[in-house]
Amino acid sequence: MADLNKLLTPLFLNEGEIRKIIELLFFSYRDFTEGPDKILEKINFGRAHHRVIYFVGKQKNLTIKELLSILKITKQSLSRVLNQLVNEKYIILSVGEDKRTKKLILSKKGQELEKRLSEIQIKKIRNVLLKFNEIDINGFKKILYHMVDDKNKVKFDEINNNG
Amino acid sequence: MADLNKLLTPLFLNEGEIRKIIELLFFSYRDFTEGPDKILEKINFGRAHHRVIYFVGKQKNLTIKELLSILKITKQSLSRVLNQLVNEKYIILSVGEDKRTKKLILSKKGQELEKRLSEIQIKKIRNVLLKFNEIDINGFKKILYHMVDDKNKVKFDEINNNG
DNA sequence: TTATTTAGGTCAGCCATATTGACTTAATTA
DNA sequence: TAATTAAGTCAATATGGCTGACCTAAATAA
Repeated sequence: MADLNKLLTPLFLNEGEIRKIIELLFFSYRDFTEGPDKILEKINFGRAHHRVIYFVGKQKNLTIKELLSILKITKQSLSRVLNQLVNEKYIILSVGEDKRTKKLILSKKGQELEKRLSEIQIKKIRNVLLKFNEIDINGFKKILYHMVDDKNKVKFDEINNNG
Repeated sequence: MADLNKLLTPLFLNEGEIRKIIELLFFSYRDFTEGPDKILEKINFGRAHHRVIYFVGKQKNLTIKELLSILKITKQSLSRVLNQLVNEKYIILSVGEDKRTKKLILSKKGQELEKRLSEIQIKKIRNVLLKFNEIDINGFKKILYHMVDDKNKVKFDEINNNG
């Protein structure tokens, strides 16, 4: 059984090769978040704050509900992080047209922090991609997209106006 | 300045495209860890336990020191997780040739859990890769590898005998 | 041979990020 | 008017990290 499976599996799909990908995902994700994490630590913030700042910066006038649906955490979890960001004036709240909702936008201070954090990751990715041709990059992007669950592909398309 | 930069940046390297990759990394990594996390929760373990089980399973007779150098956490952090795994007989400790060191191996129980957890991730990746050709897959693997910091590339090569 | 370094262990306390459950208020919609 | 929705809050709990201090035993260097 095991041997038959090995015979039928193309080399690039065998367990050993896939385990390498598992490890690369672990190592690369850890290295990917390291830069912003260090900056955040200095101002007593964490990765959760970066996520909030990132998506609020991306989508102006995001509501709490929409933000929760992207982050997929409970509102109690979001609450602490968001309150800190609002109290320290990185994020400004205003009432939406539907007066039950609130709109979130980055202040100037928030935009500056967002830029500082994301720039590290953008540069890191750009430096990597510069070493490769468009064929490789397309393979990377396509496969990464398909690694996302269907429900979250929809969410990704939504926030990138690919819907 | 900004305009000049945009003119000089190929379309696939512009900020918007790179931000999509940032988001895909976030979404895909979250979905990637979700399956094992659910199983681990039932037995009161977490992702940290999976990591330990994974690397102990990968590298027979791993020492504590080597494990720490892969995980890059403090020994105090590892301690709780590892003690639980040893107490509940997923991992067996033995004294190394250098009697200061300890060798870690998975018990049968540990191997079974490791398989159950990793199989989810392996299947997920295999199902994705099956939709793509070798050119795309190579692009994906190469770029993922380059996303890892140099020091950790060495670590990756070490544990995969590419050194 | 003694001194130092290394591998591993442990105690205590702290912080960040997440969870569940219960409950409230105000606004909108059926 | 009743039900639903968006947002907020209080409390308790779990996980996974961290720092600092300190210990033992074994190996290695001076």
